[in-house]
Amino acid sequence: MQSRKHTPFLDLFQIIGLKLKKRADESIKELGLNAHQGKVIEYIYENQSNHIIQKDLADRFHLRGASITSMLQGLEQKGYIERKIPANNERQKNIYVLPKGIELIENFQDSFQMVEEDIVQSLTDEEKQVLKKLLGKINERL
Amino acid sequence: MQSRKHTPFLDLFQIIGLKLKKRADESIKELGLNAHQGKVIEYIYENQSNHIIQKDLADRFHLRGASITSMLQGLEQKGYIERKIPANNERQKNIYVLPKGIELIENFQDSFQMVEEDIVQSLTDEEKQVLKKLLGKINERL
DNA sequence: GTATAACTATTAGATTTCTAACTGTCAATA
DNA sequence: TATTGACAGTTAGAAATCTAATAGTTATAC
Repeated sequence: MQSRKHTPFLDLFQIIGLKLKKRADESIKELGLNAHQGKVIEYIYENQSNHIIQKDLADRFHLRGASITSMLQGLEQKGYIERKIPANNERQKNIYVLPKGIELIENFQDSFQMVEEDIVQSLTDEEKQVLKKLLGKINERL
Repeated sequence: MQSRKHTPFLDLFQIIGLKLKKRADESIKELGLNAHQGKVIEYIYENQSNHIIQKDLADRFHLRGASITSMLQGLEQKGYIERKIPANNERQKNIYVLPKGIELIENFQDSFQMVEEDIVQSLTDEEKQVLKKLLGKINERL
């Protein structure tokens, strides 16, 4: 079976992804949410002026609509966000971060920053530039 | 809030990881398992001569022992693997791939190969070398 | 040699995500 | 304008992972 074990990129992305998820989850665990929820609420905050809807989040984070529903119900119950049906389309729900959520974001951004630095700690500035370019290219085409 | 949105590497790895998971899952869905299970059974096959135990898998794939127990119970029930308590240590269980599992591996390796090629389709050979080196370095230190 | 600690795996129950089926709303077309 | 299809979100139930507690085995220390 000569073809075995020829997916080094798939394997590396899988393992690095798992390590990062573990580390990022750990870093904001004390706030009562996981890294994914943190990234979603951060994204909502940055884009709420564009009146994003749940489907936008599903597309951006590669989750199913049902998963977004479930996650946002949780964040809403905890008082971090609110969902409002816009006047012009009753199918949709626009999502906004509440003050309690903004406070939360400020609390975990430093944690994410530390994970970010862990990732590239062993790279030179030039290597960082190259890597960012290559990852960007891969992400675009994938 | 000038510090916002300064985790490009964390974000890129998260998004690329989600895209790859989705694509790899899709590619072997018809075989009745997900990409993660596929990678685990592949790893068992490559390392069974070293008499690996469940804890080795937990370490390699960054999963909890309980998750490995659950996954292997499923693979065992489907007849893909077997678990044997070694004579010298009754706490442990060595894991081996059964013929039905080997057949399975051969079936999904081509699928994984196609995902692998999707990842680097837009890169030159030189860029692939550079990327592999950088990812390897990150993975080592993380 | 016995008591204690460390190790390996399992179970129970919670959380998160998924698929499939569904409701309600809007758009297209005939 | 009435019907049909597309769209956005929700629900119910399944699957995978997690944490915490537990059982049994082996290693360590006194």
